[in-house]
Amino acid sequence: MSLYKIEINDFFTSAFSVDCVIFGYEDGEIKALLIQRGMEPFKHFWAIPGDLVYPNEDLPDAASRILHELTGLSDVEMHQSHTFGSPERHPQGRVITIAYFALIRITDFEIKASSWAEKAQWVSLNEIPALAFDHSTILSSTYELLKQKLTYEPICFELLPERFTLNELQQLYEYAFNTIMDKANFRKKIKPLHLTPLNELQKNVKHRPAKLFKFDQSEYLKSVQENNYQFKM
Amino acid sequence: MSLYKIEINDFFTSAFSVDCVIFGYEDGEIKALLIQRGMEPFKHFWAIPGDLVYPNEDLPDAASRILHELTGLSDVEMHQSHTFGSPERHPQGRVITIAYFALIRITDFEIKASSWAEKAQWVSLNEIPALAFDHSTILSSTYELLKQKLTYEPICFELLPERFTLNELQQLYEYAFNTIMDKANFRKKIKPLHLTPLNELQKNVKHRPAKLFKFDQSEYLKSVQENNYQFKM
DNA sequence: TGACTTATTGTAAAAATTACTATATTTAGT
DNA sequence: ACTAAATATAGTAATTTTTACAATAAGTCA
Repeated sequence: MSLYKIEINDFFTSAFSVDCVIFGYEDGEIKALLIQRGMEPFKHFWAIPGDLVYPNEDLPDAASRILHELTGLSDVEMHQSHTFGSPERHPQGRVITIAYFALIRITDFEIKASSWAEKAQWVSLNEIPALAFDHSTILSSTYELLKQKLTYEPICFELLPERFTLNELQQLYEYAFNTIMDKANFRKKIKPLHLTPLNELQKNVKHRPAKLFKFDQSEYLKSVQENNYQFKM
Repeated sequence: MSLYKIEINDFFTSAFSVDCVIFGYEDGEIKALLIQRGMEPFKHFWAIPGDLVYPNEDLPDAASRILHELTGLSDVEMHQSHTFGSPERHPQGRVITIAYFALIRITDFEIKASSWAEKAQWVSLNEIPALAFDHSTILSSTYELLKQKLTYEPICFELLPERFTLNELQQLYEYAFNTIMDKANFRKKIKPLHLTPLNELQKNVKHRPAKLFKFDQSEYLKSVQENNYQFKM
């Protein structure tokens, strides 16, 4: 990989990276997995995990690689966000970065150490510190994109546990759209998703437990096909 | 700019380009401005206009430059589309391309010759030939994005002549969404846009001429602010 | 068991959308 | 100048969707 070395040494001229915004949902809040950089530039700054793209690596593969290094997760769908390419965005040269985002279940894995990260940590979107490079912009515009997608694609289930209550689902939307919704009307709205009710109830709550549901992706895709259905929140 | 030369000569390793999908509207059809390539690779193939990005050039500026070279137009808003970076997409090396699109009024300018284009021509989206590189994919996914944007942003006016009839506006939507709409109901739907009626009628039609309207962008933005209004087609 | 809390279901009012009708205005032909 | 044809424009009623609110059911905890 000597050609690759040329790109990152002192006289590199241009390179491209991917930055991977990893969203999770915990304690009623959407969070992003941030890392603390272990090297210059912006050493010790918090940042979105990212890396240069290998010479023969496809872009979504690079994003998946970063996710895998931090979380051990594979086979997670990567959504392309925007591309950022201002000539001044990287102090050491011209680096264009393609942002991706992934939605994952926080409880499904352990955060791993990584070569380029001193630390990695979930941070609530309300508490994001100053970030390295233009990562604040990348994060906020990617979150806007996520919110947009939530309105016309049922991707919220990638954030929730596999089995969830209808209230948990509603609370996720309420958080993202910063609104409160009527419980009864919300349930009417998600009727067409045909959520599968399970023979199982919520545990450890000090009131009547709610029924658990799961989302059947293949069932959903079938109804999209057959009924020419378009999800809309 | 010797560093730039290195990138495009025989042993270049990676580079980035922008491809600029230029949409226009004519004879009731949306068209794309395509060029016929004047050099290898894919010499003589039809393609989306594009070019490598200069070392100190921002991405939207590169897209604007391409638009300007072909049309002479400046100050046209550039919308970022997706980024395409498969390692195999360019036969001579690794070239990642960021797609942009612009909406313009076909009648507003003359197509100019250009250094990298033998020919340039408007092509109806129904009649797109095989294109160079992965440009067929770029064009179709960018058109999907345009259609998406048409549903929640009033950008159709960038395609129509400055003064237009309500029927022309409706026909543009009908074409893009491949539906037919009720004339009376369509007019109710666009009421919140506060289109400005002009003291001027359609010319050269052999029936009662329709009134011409124009779209007042600043008026629209004001009502977005004040009434927390969200356009929705 | 009974008080309490939340889940779940139902119903009526309000708003938005849709389908359809009626009228007005201009062109073109006699 | 008058009439027929074509289309612009406006209005109205039926339908559907959304919203607000109320009622009932089913668990927990003391």
